[in-house]
Amino acid sequence: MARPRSISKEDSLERALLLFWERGFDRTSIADLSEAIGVGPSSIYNSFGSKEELFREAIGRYVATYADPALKTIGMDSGEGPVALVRDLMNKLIKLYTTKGQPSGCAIFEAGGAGLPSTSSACSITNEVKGSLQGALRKRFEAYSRAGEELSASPKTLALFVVGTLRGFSQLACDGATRADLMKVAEHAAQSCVAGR
Amino acid sequence: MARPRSISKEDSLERALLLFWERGFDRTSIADLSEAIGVGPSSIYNSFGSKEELFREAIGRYVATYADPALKTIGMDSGEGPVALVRDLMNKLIKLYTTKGQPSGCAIFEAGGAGLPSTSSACSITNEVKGSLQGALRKRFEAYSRAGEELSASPKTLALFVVGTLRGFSQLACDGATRADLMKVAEHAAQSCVAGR
DNA sequence: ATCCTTATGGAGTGGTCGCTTCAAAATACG
DNA sequence: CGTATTTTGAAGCGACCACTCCATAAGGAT
Repeated sequence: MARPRSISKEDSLERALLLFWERGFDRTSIADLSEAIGVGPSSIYNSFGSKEELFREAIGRYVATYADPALKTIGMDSGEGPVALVRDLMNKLIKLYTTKGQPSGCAIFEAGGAGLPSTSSACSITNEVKGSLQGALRKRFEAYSRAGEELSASPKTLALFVVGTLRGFSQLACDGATRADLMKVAEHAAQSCVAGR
Repeated sequence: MARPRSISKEDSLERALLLFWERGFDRTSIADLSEAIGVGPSSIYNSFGSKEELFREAIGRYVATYADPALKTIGMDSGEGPVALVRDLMNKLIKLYTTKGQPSGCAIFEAGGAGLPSTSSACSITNEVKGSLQGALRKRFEAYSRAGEELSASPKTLALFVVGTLRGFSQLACDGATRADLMKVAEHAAQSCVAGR
């Protein structure tokens, strides 16, 4: 019983996400967002309350829509061992980071990288995702270790290694590294996770 | 036969570098720099011409003063093989990235990360350093390969792997990873560079 | 058709941005 | 001392920042 929105919240978030992903939080202005979404600043503030909250919800959409298919591979035991799991995870994310027609790199790693007040909710969501990624990897490596796999380092170290490598991939993708080159590096990194060979 | 500067150019660059390193190019304003250096904006522009040129020279100082000791290890053949070389390089840079009393992470990777117009001279200097790092690593791996070392991947792939890992280290350091944890990851990454084992 | 609720566009808030202008100040040289 | 040369501080430039106010538009409910 009121005037309807001129654009759905989901569509607004998708357009906002693409801008944040491409240019980062700092370098994306309300005017930019207003133009991309197709509504005035007042509508943005009416819908989301603040730039930070809009960012937070856009990142939520990124996780749910873009990243989750890749991240799910950590939770599912493919039964093919740690090398296959790490390779699969890395290749899926590399594809995400290097798909043409959308921004390069990882929206979480790059968009919030600098420019978010560490006290803000917008910063906390990116840290949550980073932390849960590392935690999930560690648990998976621990499970592999219990299952008798001979890992080449402790589960904690390997989890940090994989997260660090993925962050490197994101940055390299932003600098123009090709998908093929990154996948070769991923194969090497995956192989390195088990002992012997 | 003119009025002397109130602060030397080197001291100005050092103070500017610390700000850029800590907060990045975008989030460091002329007013911040003016206060840190202790002179007015007009003096900054009189000395350096633009914010970008000041950044460029500050990064030059970073390379010469902070990063070069570590990067030199790539050029010198220690005679102890690729694992020792990669470990040495990584450990030296991890130390740089995690030294208390100075900003975390790598000034080149983080400060220019976002916010530099890709046409600017300030952007080109960081790309130069990144490119020369990768090129030097590749040449070193090629030399090892020619010398009979059995590498676990092509020199090109290994060079990209090491650069990517280092960029990951920088980001992890910015997020608070400890020096000890990163060094464990570095040991793993170094070991992975040769075949067998 | 009237009322109620919500979204909208446009104008405008104070603040900060990179950068400039300019007269005064500080030195070396005659 | 005077003069040439360069740096300095202070004030200010237009542009953009995140954000707000408000009258109006656009619907459903009655």
